[in-house]
Amino acid sequence: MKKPCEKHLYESKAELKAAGLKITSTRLGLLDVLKHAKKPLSIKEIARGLGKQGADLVTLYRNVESLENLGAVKQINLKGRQSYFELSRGQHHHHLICMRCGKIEDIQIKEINLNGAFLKKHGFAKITDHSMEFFGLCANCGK
Amino acid sequence: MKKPCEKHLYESKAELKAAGLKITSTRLGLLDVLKHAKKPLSIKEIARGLGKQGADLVTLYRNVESLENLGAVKQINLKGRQSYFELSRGQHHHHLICMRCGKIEDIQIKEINLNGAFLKKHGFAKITDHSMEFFGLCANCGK
DNA sequence: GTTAATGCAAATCATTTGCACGCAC
DNA sequence: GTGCGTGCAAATGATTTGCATTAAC
Repeated sequence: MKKPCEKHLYESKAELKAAGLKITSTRLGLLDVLKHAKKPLSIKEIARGLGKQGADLVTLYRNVESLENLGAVKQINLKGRQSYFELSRGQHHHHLICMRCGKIEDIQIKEINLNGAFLKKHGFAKITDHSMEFFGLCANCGK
Repeated sequence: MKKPCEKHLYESKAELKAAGLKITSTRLGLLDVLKHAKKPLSIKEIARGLGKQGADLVTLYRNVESLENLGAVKQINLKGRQSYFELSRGQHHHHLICMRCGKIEDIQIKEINLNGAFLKKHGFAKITDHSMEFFGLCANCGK
C-alpha cells in the first residue's frame, strides 16, 4: 500500500473546509491518487488507483467536478472522447502525448503572450484558459 | 440557397478521385458546408448546414473520417465532449473560443519550436500534430 | 439535525458498428 | 457488375441525472 502524502492531504483538508466541502475518504483518496500520478488520469484510472478502497465512477465524476470548481483539479481534453484529470498544483504546463502507446510527458513552455491589441483585433476581451498539447511518437514507439 | 464554391468543388473532386473516393452529393455537400463555415463545425452543425439535402449523421461521421485520412478535413477537440471539423486548406491556425457564447475565431500564431534536444530530453522522437486553443470571453460577452 | 456525499439504476449524448440496399463508376 | 456509400437499427462508451440512503459536521 502506498503511503499517503501527508503534506498534500493537510493542504487539501484546509482547502476543502474553506470551500465548504466535507472531508470524505473518497475525496481524500482521489486527491492522493492524483498526487502520486505521473500523468493526467481518466476517471477509470483514478478508480483503479483507489484500489481496494474503491468508489463509484459517478462519485468520482462529482468529486472531480467540485474539486475543479475549487481550483484544485484541472480537466484536460486530449484526443479521443474521454477527459483526463490532474492536480492543478505546481507550475502551469502542457503535455507531450505518444499517439501509439499513450505515454504522456509534462513539459514547460514559455508563455505565449496574446496582448491586448491582438485580442481586440479578434474581437475578444480576455483569455481565461488555454490548452496546448503535442502529439507524436515517444522514443520507444518512434524506432 | 447559397451558391456552391466551384473552385473548391473542383479541387475536391480531383482530390477525391485521386484517393479512390467516389463523388457523392453528400460528400460534395459536406465539403461545401465546411467551405462556407466561419468556424469549425460539429457533426450536427454540418447536418444542419446541408439543409433540405440532408444526410444521416452516421454517413457524415464516415465522411469526415475518410476526408480526414485524405488530409482534406481536420478534427479539433475543444472543451466538451464533441469534436469539431474544419477544412484543412489554408494556413495552419489555432482558435480563440468564447466560453460564454461559443464564438470561435481563427488566429495565427508563430510556431512554437520544439527542437530535437528538447524532445530527446523528454523521451520523444517526433511531433506529428498539436493543438493549441485559447478560451476566454469575446468582446460582447466580456462587457 | 442539517446538508452534503454516495451508490445504484437509468437517462443522455456523441460516436461506432452491423447489415442490407442503392448508387457511382 | 463490383465495390464504395448510405440509411436505419442497435451497440458502445463516457458522462449525467434522479432518488433514496448514509456519513460529515
